[in-house]
Amino acid sequence: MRVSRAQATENRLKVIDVASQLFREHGFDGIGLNDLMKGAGLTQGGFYKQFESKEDLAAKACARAMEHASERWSAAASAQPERPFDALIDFYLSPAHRDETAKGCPIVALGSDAARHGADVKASFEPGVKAHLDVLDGHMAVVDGENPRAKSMAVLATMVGALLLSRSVSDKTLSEGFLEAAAAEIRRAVAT
Amino acid sequence: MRVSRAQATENRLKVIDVASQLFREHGFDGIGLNDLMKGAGLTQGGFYKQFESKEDLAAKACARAMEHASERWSAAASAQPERPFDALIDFYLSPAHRDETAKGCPIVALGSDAARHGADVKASFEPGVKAHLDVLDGHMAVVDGENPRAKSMAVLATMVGALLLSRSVSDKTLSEGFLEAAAAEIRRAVAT
DNA sequence: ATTATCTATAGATCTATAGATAATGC
DNA sequence: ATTATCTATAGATCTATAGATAATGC
Repeated sequence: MRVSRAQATENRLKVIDVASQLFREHGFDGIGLNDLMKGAGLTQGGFYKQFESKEDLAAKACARAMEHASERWSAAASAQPERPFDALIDFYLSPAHRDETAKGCPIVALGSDAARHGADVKASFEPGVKAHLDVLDGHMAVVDGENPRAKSMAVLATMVGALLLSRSVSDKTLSEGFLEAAAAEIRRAVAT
Repeated sequence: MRVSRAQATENRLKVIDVASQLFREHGFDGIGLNDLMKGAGLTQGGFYKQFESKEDLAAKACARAMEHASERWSAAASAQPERPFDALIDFYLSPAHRDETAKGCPIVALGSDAARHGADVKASFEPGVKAHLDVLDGHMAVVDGENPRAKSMAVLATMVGALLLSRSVSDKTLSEGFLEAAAAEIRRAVAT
């Protein structure tokens, strides 16, 4: 039954990884410890030897989801250094992203859950949000030596809102309309 | 124990109203039937004589929240017909709105929950979203005879995203930064 | 007589804990 | 000997149902 220390560490990471996906898919209150542990190939009994509480796992899973998201966001922008916003738009405001909640943006999937939950979860959210903004800042054209942060915040808000809206309606035309309208507006906003 | 038919109808509406607030505050899975009925001054046992299931109440509560929100949204814009966007910004992108989840925008509070839930909930969401867009359309300056709908979608996305982001971080400066940045960007976007 | 609401409860599921089991690591 | 994971279970809570109670409405 006991496994090597290296395997134990790997298992712990697996639980966090699986939880980061299942929480995004079902919400913090929409999935239980039994299913979370089963998803990692373990049984429920071991949970409290690995984590302090479900809330503790929520915070760690949230942080992990955010790290992944920030990396993906940064990579997308860097992949096309001459058209970073087009690259971000293509990946973030796509029907594929809309349809893949479990692996998609945690801000949209868990934002309102995070707002309701404790300080730990929120604290694990914040660095990821800032990392997203830093990437935008780095690609924003600077006019009049002005700080680009405000513009970055508006761009991120537009993207996040469009994805949330596109997921919350069933009319496909309306759903894709939000993605396309946001894309057009962002292109206009960041044009030099 | 039995009450008049008028009172019974009122009680049923009270349950829906209370649920529309408690769901926004705690999420669909964050509050049980016991607390929902208690919030309306009733006991849990009567629930299934009033509603088919918890999901049924979720759909009805969602629809109710959306009706209220659309009315408030429309009223804000109409109150200042010469500066409708300033009026919408003042009310929607305010710290007061951010701090009042239970009575605030259901798109932000329940959007990701709605995305996860059944067709009934989504169907109750959609008309409200469209009503929000219609109000924006009506106040949008028409350029080149172009359809204003795309611009309305982008404006709504920016507002929704900014409120969601402002609720999901604990840093107050960052939180209000999202509200202000979105306000500035929207003013720029709708300027003729 | 009808019916709106109540009390009581079934059965499932949820978080959390206790202690057994068996493989690692000294 | 230590410890990572397992089985088993406690106790709370959740959705849903059954049947009692008492006031309305015919």
